Amino acid sequence: MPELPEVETIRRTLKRFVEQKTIENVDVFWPKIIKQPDDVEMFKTQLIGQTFHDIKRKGKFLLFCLDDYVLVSHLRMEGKYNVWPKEEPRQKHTHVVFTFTNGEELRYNDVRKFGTMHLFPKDTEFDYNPLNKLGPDPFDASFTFDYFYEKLKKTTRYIKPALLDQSIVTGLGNIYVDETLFKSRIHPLRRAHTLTKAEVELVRKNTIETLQEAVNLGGTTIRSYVSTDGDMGMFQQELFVYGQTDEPCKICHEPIEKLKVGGRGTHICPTCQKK
DNA sequence: GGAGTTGTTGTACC
DNA sequence: GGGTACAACAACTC
Repeated sequence: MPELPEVETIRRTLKRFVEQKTIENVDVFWPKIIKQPDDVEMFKTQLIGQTFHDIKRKGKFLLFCLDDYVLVSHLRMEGKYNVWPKEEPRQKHTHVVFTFTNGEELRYNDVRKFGTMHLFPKDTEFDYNPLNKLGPDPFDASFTFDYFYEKLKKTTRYIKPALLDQSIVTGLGNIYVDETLFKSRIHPLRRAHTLTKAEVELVRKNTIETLQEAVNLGGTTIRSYVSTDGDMGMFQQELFVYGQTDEPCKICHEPIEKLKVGGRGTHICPTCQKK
């Protein structure tokens, strides 16, 4: 379940494998993954002959930078990339294959097929869905206290769904929202606009800090999720609340509770996070 | 067979 | 009409 730290880990790993590689052919076995352009044949035509120059990231999106196009990729639940020699048998859930002129292939695998790809002419990618409505990346300088406070001040929603809203800040998913709120000792059912300035700054600081620690550890490995080169992320050892239901809180030893907030499973320590 | 998973879309409501 | 809440949806595993 890649959130920002997992996507960043994938970006760093994958970059080395694709840079300066030229696409000779593209195979799409599950066309629904390709959202832009409408026509999958057009998608292939535009990509063939293009060379990878960089991989960037915004929130949970990977941006593959080519000569004339940018491929915007969201992994959703279980999307994975890997690079193999083309002789290597493809996996059962390989849905998109970019064959390089050097005989290797970049493969997109996705058991649930929830992932999406959008191809845009270079420098137009931020003008369209899905990137045009995104808020700042938490590591971006524009994720300031003033910005964040204003955004939270004018929403009456609970703080948890507000943090999951990618138009406020982009990159947080269920794991890191629960961890950030725990770290900030704020209950997920607090209304966003009731947070004090000090609390907003605390949440902002802890958002950045939690994500940075997770990036440093290569992300979180849960269930079968393994990053591009097979390395396991290690952040799961640092989790205080996510997936820790009934386990003693690492701070106060009270059992961690699970509740539902905005339709999402939510983990809290009832003692550390008072309403 | 229902819950869970992400983010988008549609609908209802105030 | 904007903000909010909720359900449905994509597809699959457990």
